[in-house]
Amino acid sequence: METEEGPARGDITIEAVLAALDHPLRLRVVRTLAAAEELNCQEILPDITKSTASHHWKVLREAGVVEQRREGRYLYLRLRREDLDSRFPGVLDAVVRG
Amino acid sequence: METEEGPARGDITIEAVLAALDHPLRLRVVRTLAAAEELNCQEILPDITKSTASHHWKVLREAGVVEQRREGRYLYLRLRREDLDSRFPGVLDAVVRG
DNA sequence: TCAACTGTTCGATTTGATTCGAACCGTAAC
DNA sequence: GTTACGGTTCGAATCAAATCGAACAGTTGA
Repeated sequence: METEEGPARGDITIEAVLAALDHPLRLRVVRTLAAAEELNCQEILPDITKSTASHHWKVLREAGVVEQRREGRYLYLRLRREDLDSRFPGVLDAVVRG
Repeated sequence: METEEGPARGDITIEAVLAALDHPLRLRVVRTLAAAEELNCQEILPDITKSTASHHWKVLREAGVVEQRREGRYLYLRLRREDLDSRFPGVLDAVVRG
């Protein structure tokens, strides 16, 4: 049931993470998820066009920042907190804290 | 003698730091500086055009990632390691380690 | 089956960053 | 003085990312 399309923990690169986080919308996604564990796509970026939002999910997924779980027609996103913390300790906290 | 044109420690934002680090050349600068304390501009990016290099110094400076010291006509760059570590612990280490 | 809903993909446009050469400024050496 | 050097600034060109609408695929419920 885990629709895991992103890199394995060991394959997450700091370059991809930095690139993923260097965008206001994606930063907002990460901060929203950090406060809420797991959320549906539309709950995260309700004001953003579907295609644009989908583009950002992809960037975050491929960078290894988020993982997704599909439940029917809904998609739930969740931070890969453990993976990120173990691989780049402090980075996620710094980003969320601001 | 400190030609400090960047933000004060408390004014360094994670957004600016992420944007500064999201570039291959600037990442290379940070990693080079991390291994060498203080370096002249041309020692860091000898193969890059002056104007391009200068552009990247500016981005790194304004983000608060590096500080500079002018000695005659030479400019020496140095990581603001203490400032970054105190403000965003773990981030610089993660970036340098890769 | 059919309509409604969630999210993806495609293609085109727009936007912003990067890049470079040329001119420039300040310093150093002669 | 002048010439050489290190770095900045300016403007234009280039290139990559973001954005959007439209068409699409899969799921749900009537």
